[in-house]
Amino acid sequence: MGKKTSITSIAKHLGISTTTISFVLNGKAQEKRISDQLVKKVLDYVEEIDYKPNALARSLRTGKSNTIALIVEDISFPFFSAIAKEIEAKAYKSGYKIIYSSTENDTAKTEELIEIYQEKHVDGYIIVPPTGIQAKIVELCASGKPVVVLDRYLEGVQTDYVLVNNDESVYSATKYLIDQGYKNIAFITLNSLQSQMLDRLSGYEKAILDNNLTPIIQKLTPAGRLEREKELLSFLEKKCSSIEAIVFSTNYICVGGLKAIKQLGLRIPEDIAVVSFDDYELFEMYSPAITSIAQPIEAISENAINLLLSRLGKKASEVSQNPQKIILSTTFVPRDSCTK
Amino acid sequence: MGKKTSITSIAKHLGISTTTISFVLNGKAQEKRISDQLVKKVLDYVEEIDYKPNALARSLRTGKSNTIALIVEDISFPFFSAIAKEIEAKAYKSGYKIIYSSTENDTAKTEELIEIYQEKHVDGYIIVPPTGIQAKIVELCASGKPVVVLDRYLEGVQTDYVLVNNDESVYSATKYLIDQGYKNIAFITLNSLQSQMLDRLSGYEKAILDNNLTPIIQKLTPAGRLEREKELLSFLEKKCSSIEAIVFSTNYICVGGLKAIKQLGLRIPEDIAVVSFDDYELFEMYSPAITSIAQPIEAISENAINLLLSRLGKKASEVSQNPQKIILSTTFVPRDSCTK
DNA sequence: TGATTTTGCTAAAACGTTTTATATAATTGT
DNA sequence: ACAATTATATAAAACGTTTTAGCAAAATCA
Repeated sequence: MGKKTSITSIAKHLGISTTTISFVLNGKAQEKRISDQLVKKVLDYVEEIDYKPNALARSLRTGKSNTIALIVEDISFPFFSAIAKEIEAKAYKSGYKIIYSSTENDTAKTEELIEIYQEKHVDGYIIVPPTGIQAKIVELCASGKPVVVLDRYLEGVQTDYVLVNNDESVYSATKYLIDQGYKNIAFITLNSLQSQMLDRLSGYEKAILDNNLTPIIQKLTPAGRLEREKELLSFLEKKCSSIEAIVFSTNYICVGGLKAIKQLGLRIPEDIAVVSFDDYELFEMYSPAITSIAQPIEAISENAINLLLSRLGKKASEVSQNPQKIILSTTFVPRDSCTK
Repeated sequence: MGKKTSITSIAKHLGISTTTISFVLNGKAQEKRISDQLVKKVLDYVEEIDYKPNALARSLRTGKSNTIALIVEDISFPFFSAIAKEIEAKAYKSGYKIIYSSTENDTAKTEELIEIYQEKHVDGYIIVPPTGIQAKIVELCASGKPVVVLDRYLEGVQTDYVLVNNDESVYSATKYLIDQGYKNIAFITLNSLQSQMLDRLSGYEKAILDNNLTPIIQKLTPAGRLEREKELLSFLEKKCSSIEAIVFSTNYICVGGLKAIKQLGLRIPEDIAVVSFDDYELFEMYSPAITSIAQPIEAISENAINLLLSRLGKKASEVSQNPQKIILSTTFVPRDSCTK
């Protein structure tokens, strides 16, 4: 009751050295030739007093914290929370804990977060980066800790990536609409420089131009849901008569679009067809069900954590060697929202 | 480049003691009467080499890790990820980081998680407990770290709670259906001993009995979404002719129910009315929109983290004093799924 | 038997901080 | 001018591990 249990107090009580205890507890008894009886003595006592080593002290000494930082845009977005769950589960099995935060695409906040994680000597990073964070990430990579970037590509940052083929996905979804006979197809996205958004846009543009159609592009203000929904409503109000179909660059914009469409009394797909990037349970259940481009959440998570874990096993010098760029395929999920 | 920067290397370089540097860096220069020029010298150099203190060493010495453990049922559930976001944001402002995990209602896994967090010397806990974890939580509380329990009540565990008035909420929602003229009202829940589920059930039962109606209760297998949906379908198939309305004990069961209702070709609310506990974006957008009992996510999160932060400021002896039981009210959100 | 190797264990340094107790110099009071 | 106080800075212990280097006893070898 008096003194806290520690390897030192155990050593004192058993009349042996801390070294021995440490060896036993770390499974090095064999290797270090600790006699079986002493091993038993230690293990029995440790069991008896229910001793738990102090992970902080261990981390300080070893330089490993067994913690991975997960930095996403917003943990409350289904896409990210689903990834968070998968990653946590896999990390847990390898003895790693996850410490997370939401950037809300705020670069300054993200930089600060990274600094805090560095101070905590986190072993590795899985990051969904906001724009403008390149320099900080380069610096982070240089620190020797493995970094896996998710969802977005950062020009000039040499590290592991797990991405999806955004442009191709949107190209073929747009092509699908064209093949269905739609001609006036709009693309609604965020006014953002994030690579995944640009790629989706460019996929749309290519498909439109390849088929001699006219692009109709609307870029919404990124911050503020209410503001976005207002913009959406006024855009649709003005353009709905001339637009036959819409491709939304992400699911939450699509949700706003659906609200606007309902409010304006438009019918899907008769008045307007709809496709969304990033699937969502809502889309499956909606009437009519909304066609979408589903991201392989499990594969993304699995690749990210596997990549990180494999780097974690390596020497610091090999951590940044041969960076991988894994590009996964999406799944087009045709539903009722765009059948002529 | 050679040696890592540490307070010691700085001390050596500046020809002063580590004590001084520590005082300066911790804002104790005034209190400890470090001369202004020396303070400047330290700060300038620290800035120059961009020194970051080692949080592990600090935590080891101080016993504070500035980390809070968030243990929820499943971080990918919208309810929990929304809470996670709020909690993280507030904790961040107070200098705390969040380390999370999903229990999946697995008691053994949860016990193990708690042990790992104890080893990491986490400063406090916010827990959504699975059943059977009482003893472990009592033990955890006894360790002197503050513990806030969320969403569920644990008999015999003296600690802070943040809950909602489950029984009253379901009572009045059921009463609402009765007032609308519905008589054969079913309650579909999980076969679970979790307090929030039991309370919701008892709210339903009270309302039914108070109005001289006959309870119709269906308990589904907790684990396995597919299995649950199959059970739901077969239940509805058998009973749909005799049931006029259903109250679902939680949103994901309701989603399963909606699928089954659709599959059976039943109309809402004409053939069957629906109310769900726990609101969901899908419910607002569904056709018809689904009436629900919305939990005050922000208030839950805020109360939980505030409670924890206030305890964190206190001495270990006061941590468990005067435990709070905060019971928040839900909001009934009437929509089109139950208007006769 | 004496030299060598193997076995079994440990002393002590190191990880990078914070904090207590204390030393010295400068200032003030009388 | 001497004591008492205040200002400034530091030495050293402590937090609880891991790990390197090494010691003594026992076993093996020649």
